[in-house]
Amino acid sequence: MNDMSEEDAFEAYEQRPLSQQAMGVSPYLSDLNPPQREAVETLDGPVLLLAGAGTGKTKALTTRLAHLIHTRRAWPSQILAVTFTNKAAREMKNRVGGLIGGAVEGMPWLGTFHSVCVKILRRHAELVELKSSFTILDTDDQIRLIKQIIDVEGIDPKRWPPRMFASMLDRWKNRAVSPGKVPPDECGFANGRGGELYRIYHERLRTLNAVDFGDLLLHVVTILQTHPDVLADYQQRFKYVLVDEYQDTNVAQYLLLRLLAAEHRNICCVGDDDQSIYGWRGAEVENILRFEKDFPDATVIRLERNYRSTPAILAAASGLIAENKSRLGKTLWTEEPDGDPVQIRGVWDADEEARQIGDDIEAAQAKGVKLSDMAVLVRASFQMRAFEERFIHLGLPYRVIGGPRFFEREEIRDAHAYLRLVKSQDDDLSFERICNKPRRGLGDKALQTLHLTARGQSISLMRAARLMLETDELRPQARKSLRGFVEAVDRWTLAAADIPHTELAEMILDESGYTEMWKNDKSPQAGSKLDNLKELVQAMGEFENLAGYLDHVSLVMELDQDSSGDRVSLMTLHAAKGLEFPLVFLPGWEEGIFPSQRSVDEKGQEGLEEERRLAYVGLTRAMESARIFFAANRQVYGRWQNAIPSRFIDELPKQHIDIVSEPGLYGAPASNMPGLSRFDATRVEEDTYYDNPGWRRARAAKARKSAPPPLLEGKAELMTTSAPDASAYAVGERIFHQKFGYGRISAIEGNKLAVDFEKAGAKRVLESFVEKT
DNA sequence: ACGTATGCGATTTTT
DNA sequence: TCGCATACGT
Repeated sequence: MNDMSEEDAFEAYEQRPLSQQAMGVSPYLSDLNPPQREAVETLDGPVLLLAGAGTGKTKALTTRLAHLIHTRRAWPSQILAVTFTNKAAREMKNRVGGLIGGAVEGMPWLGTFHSVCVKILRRHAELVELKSSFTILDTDDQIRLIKQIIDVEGIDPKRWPPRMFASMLDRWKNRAVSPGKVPPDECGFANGRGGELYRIYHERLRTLNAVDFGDLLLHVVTILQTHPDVLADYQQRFKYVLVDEYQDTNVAQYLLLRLLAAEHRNICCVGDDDQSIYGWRGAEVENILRFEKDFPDATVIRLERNYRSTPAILAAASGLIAENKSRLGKTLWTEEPDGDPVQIRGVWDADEEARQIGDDIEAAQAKGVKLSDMAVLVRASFQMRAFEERFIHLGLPYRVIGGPRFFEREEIRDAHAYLRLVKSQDDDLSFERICNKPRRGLGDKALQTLHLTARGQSISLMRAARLMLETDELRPQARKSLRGFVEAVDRWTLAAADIPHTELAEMILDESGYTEMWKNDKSPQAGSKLDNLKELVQAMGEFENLAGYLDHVSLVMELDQDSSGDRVSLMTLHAAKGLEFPLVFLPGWEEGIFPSQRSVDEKGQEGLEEERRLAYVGLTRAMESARIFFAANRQVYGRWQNAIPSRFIDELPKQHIDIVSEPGLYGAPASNMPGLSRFDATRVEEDTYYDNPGWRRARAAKARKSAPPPLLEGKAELMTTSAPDASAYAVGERIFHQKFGYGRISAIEGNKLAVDFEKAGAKRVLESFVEKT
């Protein structure tokens, strides 16, 4: 880490450019509005800052930090500033740095909840029976560990899935429930063995000298609760505490904050109850209410002036969120001119939705709007496919935000397992993961024997392996390859002391045969896996040493996304929180999709309100224009279903929305039909469909691709599948596909091509998705 | 040890 | 419906 001592930090600060020093006492205060300024200047005592969407929250927050340092209320190292994501922490670091000129490097306690806790836990690990070198397990490791335990305990994994237990663990840890303290009525797992399994799991982690994500918080809370001296030390250290996205905190995080801030009581929590969308992850909006109870003298400041969106968008969003019962209440306002109403558009189905949005994007682009100024925000990732297909078809550059992450890929995790095993040979989970990958003839049987010995003597698998080399319990074949493996690990361990860690990684990947394994693999993904391994070595190069790198990847699961190029963004509503775009598309506003059926089923009114907040988040991402779509038909689990427009559409204030549909699509123009947004495909007479040019067009366009939605049966002549026109391509021809790259056509069937792609292997793709090279 | 059969489930996701 | 994960057979 780039810790700087306090002295260094201040030196850097004093040596900041003269231009900044010359600007007067607090130049940064001048461009704040009154409540923002209050948020910055109310430094003493508890502060609850309710910051609506787009109200300059980050600005207030970073300025507050800068002000604390600038006025010398606190040394940078006396400020605790926590965020939820690495991205937010990074942004805060940069912005504070911009304000005070680099001294922020000396803010050692600005980071995510988890990174701050790792830091504390490494210092006091022994207080919870860990060594300070503990490793951090990610979800995947955690599941594998639980599987093992369930197996050993003789529990049927079909009736009691490991994932289910993992989520129970999660819920307990979010609430700071430690192993001995599980309420009896929550022990239902495996016929009442839930609490017992928690204890076993916890014990297993301790012997592995490992923690899971939840433990990072829970252990620190435990330490602070049971060691008054340690607690006092941190309480005195942190003169000021600042929390971002406070509405997302869970109970454990709340307890942690309350403990740490108890001495100076200078705690500032920033949040927005209307943007609380992570309840399913343990976040408790109630923490906002509890704050006012725990700190009755808290100053409550509201940021309500919005600098992002037009009045029309704000009005629509405000009208919607006003339907929620449980909220503190805020009224966003703006001085911007009115702007276009929020557009609502009904379409035939998801393909038509994608087609229209694609067309809209192209039209906007033609008018000079940058692609990077547009975003499509979906409720769930399965909705993305239609858009990706459409964008590829149109040749529209797009970027998916979120999605599968680099460090979670199989090959990367395998490489990490090798590295971790070399760093700490007793890392059983890593041993197990890669001891037979690539295949070395160490099958289930050999591993079972190792496990038996290891468990019997309470030693690690690696140590057990060494013992087995001296006995004849293993078959000669297995023993030979085990010897080879153990010797290789020893060799790498030795080498680790002499050579740079990147070279070590290359050496391991090479000598273990891991790279070779993927080179010999002819599956489509093998190529990209090899690429990823190269990228991994490159990423390692950015770190001082192996330990630093491994620690980083365990907490920062993402690689900085390539933000180059002008592209449309495609992401879930959750991923969109905190972002803004001039033009925002909101597809799939249908009952069951949004609000999601499952949320409503599982959490009732509360779930519905969270969905509504999600809709609010979506709308408030838009700066100039928001367009909501809903489809009359949607394929759910392969079946066509009629869809009803989302209740959220009804809840939008009529004077700020504009219902647009293809001419004649729904008969009369929207303005003549009060309550039109409630129209529902099932109520429209069939005749309307057949006689309606709009529908016919939509239908003809989609006829090529898939089975017809309901209500169209009996009109087969319009639904001829893949017209047998001669293909524009020939077998053997080289083509290009946006998603799969270059390839050669091996067969043609109607409008589908079988292609051998150079990178992605054999695939069947639609002719319309490829282009000649 | 590797391939096929079969069944199940299917939101949101950070660390 | 489709993709996956586990289970069984060669």
